[in-house]
Amino acid sequence: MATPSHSGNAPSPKPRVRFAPSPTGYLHVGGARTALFNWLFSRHQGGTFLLRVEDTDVDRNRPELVEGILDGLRWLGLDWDEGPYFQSARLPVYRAAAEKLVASGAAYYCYCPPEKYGGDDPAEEAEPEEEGKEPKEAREKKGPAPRRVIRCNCRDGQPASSEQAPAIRFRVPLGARTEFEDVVFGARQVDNDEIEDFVLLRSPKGPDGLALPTYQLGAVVDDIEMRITHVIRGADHLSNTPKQVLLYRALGAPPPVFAHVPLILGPDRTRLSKRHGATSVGSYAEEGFLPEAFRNFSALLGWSPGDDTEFMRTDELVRRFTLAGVSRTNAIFDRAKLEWFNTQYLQRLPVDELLPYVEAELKRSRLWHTEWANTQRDWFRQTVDLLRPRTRLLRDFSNWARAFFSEEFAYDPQARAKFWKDERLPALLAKLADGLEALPEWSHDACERVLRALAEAEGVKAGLLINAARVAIVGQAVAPPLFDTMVVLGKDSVVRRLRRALPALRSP
RNA sequence: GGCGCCAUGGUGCAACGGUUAGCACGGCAGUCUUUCAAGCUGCAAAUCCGGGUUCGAUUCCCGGUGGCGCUACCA
Repeated sequence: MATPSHSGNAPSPKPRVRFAPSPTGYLHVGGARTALFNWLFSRHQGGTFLLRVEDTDVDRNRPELVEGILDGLRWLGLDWDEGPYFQSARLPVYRAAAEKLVASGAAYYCYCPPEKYGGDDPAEEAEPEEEGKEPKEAREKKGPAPRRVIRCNCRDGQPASSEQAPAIRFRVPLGARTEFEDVVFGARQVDNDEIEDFVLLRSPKGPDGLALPTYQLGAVVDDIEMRITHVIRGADHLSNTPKQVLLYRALGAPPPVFAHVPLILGPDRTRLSKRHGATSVGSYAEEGFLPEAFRNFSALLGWSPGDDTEFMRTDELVRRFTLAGVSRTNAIFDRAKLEWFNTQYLQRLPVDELLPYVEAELKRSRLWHTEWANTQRDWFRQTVDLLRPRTRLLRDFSNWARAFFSEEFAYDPQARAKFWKDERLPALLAKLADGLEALPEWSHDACERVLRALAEAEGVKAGLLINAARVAIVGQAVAPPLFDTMVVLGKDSVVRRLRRALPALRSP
């Protein structure tokens, strides 16, 4: 018999990772980026990506938000292989685990009222000497009052005032250290004495006496049961990881690989929140960002492929993503760069990939005509292709480019002010309309010949006519080249629009 | 307050003991032009501070400072 091979030789199983949001808000960009990393990792490794809804906080939980979070993930194209599992449906599992830990001595019942645990800090008790000595802001930044005691008497089997429903706390093994390896942050170790006896199971509330697990218990029990191999999550959980490692041990399960990813901050370097404006991925979808552009952009927040490549379509992201490329530094969310990515995708994507998004945008703004999807598909493609070099967001197709999809549009006041100044214009544009109407064939060059001939005959610069005509035809100063625009709009529409503009042209 | 993490232009990332410290966004200027973008060219802009280690530190160590995180019967 050969000696057992070293475990290093064993083929590593396909990784299983998860994204575990709480339905206490929308899917924000930080959560989305965490989900993206999990997804990229699982796809790169050919593993499994599962979803778990951590909805154990009955007070903050809002079930109606779950669908919005899932929508956000779908919009981003982050498809999951299992779930979503709901922790609220698994409450007995956590209670059983907690009681098992009590039975084994790894946990104990705690009868302390929640607010008393930890005790008060005498230093903080005293009123601040000299009002205003310390700037208010500095005071607020200190956060919650410091805790002095991290052990209570219940730990040693203090007589239970048994009328009170107890919580279950973890009995942190004193006098030892807990170590673990984080793929991103390296080897970590902490003195157990610094870890409080954290709550596993909250004391039952209400007549039904439901005992809810805390995050620590729920996450660990589920990660064990769901055979999670890699926990990829925000670095805000780094400090809590030792507790979970302790839990894994007590539960007799090997800890997974941990990979904590840096946080995403707002422009003011504080954690992203509502204050920073748009922070939900849904708001970016509504604003007209392309999911793939958003994906590309957020993948680069706290990760890099190791070289200077930035524009990476999803397949390339999947191919190049490794945890080794994850950085340890918090990143600031830079909207300007996100917009740049969006313009890149708007311009570089094969047109046909873009059409469904433009269609959705036009439907949203009620400008869509179904013929464009079938009999006039070529026209639609050509128009989108003409427009897209000047678009930054999908919204642009129904905003400034509205006149390409509707006869109802307004003349932009600034465009009028800039290009309709010359008082010869009404007469000139009337002649232009006549000339164009007389054209036997409608083409870019034919239109251009008519306009330039007219300009020469009238002794004006072609630019005068071009710019004025553009405003008359599409209502905007910013638009694609005029003769391409004319071709796409068609002769009837162009002539009609030129003539329709004449009254407005005469009045100031 | 305690414990911890992090630190390259304004922003996102490269350089993982030896480079004129690189790329991109943003900014500025020029160019192109039919408006506006895009594109192209160029410019300004960074190794937080102080000590070590080393022939040599952006890089390794220590201290400081700053930012962030955790310190809940939230997740």
